Amino acid sequence: MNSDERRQKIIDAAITVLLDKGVAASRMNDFVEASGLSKGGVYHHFDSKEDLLIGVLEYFMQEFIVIIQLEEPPVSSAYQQLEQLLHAHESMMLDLGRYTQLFIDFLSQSPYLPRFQQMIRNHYELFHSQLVEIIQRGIQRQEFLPTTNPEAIAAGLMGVFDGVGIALTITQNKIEFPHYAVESAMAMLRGILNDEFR
Amino acid sequence: MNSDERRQKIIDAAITVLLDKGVAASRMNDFVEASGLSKGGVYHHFDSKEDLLIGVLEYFMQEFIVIIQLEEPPVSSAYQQLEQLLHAHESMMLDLGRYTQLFIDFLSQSPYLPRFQQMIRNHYELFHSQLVEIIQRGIQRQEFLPTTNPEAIAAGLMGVFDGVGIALTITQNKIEFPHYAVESAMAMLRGILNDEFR
Amino acid sequence: MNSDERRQKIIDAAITVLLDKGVAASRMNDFVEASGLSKGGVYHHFDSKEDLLIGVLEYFMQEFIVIIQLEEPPVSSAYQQLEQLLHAHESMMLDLGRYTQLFIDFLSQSPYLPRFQQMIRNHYELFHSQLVEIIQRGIQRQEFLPTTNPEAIAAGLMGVFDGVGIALTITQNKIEFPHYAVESAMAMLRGILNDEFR
Amino acid sequence: MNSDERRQKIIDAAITVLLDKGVAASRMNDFVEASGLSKGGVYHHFDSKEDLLIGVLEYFMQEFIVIIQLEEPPVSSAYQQLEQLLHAHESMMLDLGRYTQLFIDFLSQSPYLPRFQQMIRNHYELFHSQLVEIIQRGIQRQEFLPTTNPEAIAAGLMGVFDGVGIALTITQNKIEFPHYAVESAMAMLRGILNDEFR
DNA sequence: TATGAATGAGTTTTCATTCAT
DNA sequence: AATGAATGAAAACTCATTCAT
Repeated sequence: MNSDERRQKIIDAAITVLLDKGVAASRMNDFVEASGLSKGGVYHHFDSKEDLLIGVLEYFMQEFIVIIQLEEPPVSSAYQQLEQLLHAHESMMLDLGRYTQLFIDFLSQSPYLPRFQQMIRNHYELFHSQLVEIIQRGIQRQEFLPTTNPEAIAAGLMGVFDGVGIALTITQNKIEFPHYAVESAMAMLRGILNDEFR
Repeated sequence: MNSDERRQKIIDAAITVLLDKGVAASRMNDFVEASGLSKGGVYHHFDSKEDLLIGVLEYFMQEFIVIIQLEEPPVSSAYQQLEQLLHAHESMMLDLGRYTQLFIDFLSQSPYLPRFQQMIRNHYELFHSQLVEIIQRGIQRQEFLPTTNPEAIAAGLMGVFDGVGIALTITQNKIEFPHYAVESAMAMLRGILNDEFR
Repeated sequence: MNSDERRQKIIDAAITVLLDKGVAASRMNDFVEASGLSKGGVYHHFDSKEDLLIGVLEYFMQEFIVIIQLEEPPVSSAYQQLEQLLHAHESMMLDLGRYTQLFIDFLSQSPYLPRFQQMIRNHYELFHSQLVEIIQRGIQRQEFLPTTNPEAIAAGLMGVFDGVGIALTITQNKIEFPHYAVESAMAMLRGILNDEFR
Repeated sequence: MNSDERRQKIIDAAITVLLDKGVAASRMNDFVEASGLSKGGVYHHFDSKEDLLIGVLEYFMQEFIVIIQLEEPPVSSAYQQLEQLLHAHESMMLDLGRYTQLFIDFLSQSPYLPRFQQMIRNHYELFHSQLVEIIQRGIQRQEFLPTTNPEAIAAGLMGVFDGVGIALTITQNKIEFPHYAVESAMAMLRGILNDEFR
């Protein structure tokens, strides 16, 4: 097993620990045990605990980005493009549903870990600006009402998914919630549709 | 100062610490110093750090509940009632905006602290069921489309606020976001309005 | 309730705590709670925790002494006198069996609490010298073998009771043990009897 | 130094502390200092103070068992076998005399520490049943009176040693006491001897 | 590369005692 | 006499990190 593979093994092991105990309660020892390596072994691959967590976060973001970017190039209709994006997001939630808690955890830690902060902010702003762009195109194409505030709707769409992700960690009604996110996001989109498109 | 007053003083002091450092980075010592009491003094009122955090959370929820319940009795229009609720929620976000990170922190800890979990779950479910009820009334009054899924829209409305709250901790565009939450929530409501009410 | 009565109430309450938790694990708070008074109330009657424990110990010793001294004046036969003493001791064990653990506890603490040490030593030596005297009388009266070492047998008789008391706290066969103590102590006495008295 | 050796070194160091200060007054810090390691170093080998104390107790019992089991296989005479056992016990008391207080301490803690309780109980019952067996053999061989209660005498013999051990911690007459234990235990045995064997 | 014993500053918690009321 | 909030030194334990092997 080469160094990169070993690194990934450690990250995988760390994720199982993080899912089980949460970021705040996970100890370096837990990662070490789960990895099957020794303490020194893990430290050989990651200089510190924060480094390992960054590794996990990077792996997540990259997985997430892959999913989002699997989308085909802009279709003509902004509405349809958004609809596709939302469904892609739903699939991801269903696949990675267990990971929502982890996202929240990282988020919660981020104000005190500048490197987290920056990564998450970049990621958020990238996604937000993509959505803004699509919505603006929809307004130009007169699919959406001219009074639409693209920034607000973009924030709202992202919020629905993040917020429902949170709800997912609170209630036990796990199965329905990803679909609720799409359903209410779709309602939001209908709410900005020009009458002729309804 | 009687015991209840002292308890509240300690909670108040703890909140200033938590807002400054976050849950994960706050030490019992910090709470002690902020309270102006001695270590034993704080422990006299709270059996453990977790106990104090529960106290803070309880205080939050109760403050929050008060705000929600200040709402006047159901007006005839479900749409208008929801609109009022959303605006109340926005005000709260503006007032308590500094507390959002703290909410997220608590949320993040909740899966591993059963007492948190239960409190937050109760709170979530109470709010969710109130929203469902109003939406159902709207459907009966034919304000809302008969195809509307009240559970989904309720989850979506809550999600928008929670999700935008999260965004608030990520980006620096703090001022606009609470309004974005209302704006996109209103779009969602318009998306379920019967045509004759638009 | 006058001061002495209150003092005794506190001691009684302390005993129930000590029996439940043991000396080492009993806290001043436990005594306070059990007493029904406040912290200051207890401290008004006892200057310190050690003082209260001394109070308990004094009460015990005095109870114990009373039992021992209930014995009638020396009968002619040393053997019979010892037999009576042993039976009295057995009754006490049956009555105060639950207290054996407490004795051991105090004993265990005694090397580090000079005042305990002295009280227990005095008590032990008093009892030991009484036994030595009786045994010596038995030797003079030729009831006991002239080779008998009174010091050793006195230590042995006391040891049987203390040792069986210990066993009582270890095993669960609680009922038989006090009788075992008498039975084996009687065997010891028979072992020093002159043949003509057997 | 491997892990087992280090563990034993820590136990040895702890014993010197315990002998000096007693169980109740010994602090983890004392064990740490005596061990020459750091706090974390000791905790690496023992999960808690209780764990370390259990380690000490285990070591004791095992040392003790070794001594008992050094005995040669049953000689024909039950009386002589018991006599040998008592003398072995006496030697142990002389060798380990300093440890008696420690035994009492452990005993004193045992009702509140289930793991202690169980170890001590097992040990007691093992020793007791061995004695019962030998005494029963003596009855069958008509060395001992047929009216002898083996359970009682076994409890008595053990009691003498435990009880005299206690006395040892109370008085200062340290040198004589182990011999007193044998002497009075021998008297007890003579007390159950059949006349023809006296 | 890998091991795992060891470090030690930092953290939570305890608890006998005091003292203003 | 009695209250109980408050003290603060001391206790147990944690855990990211280092380093000799």
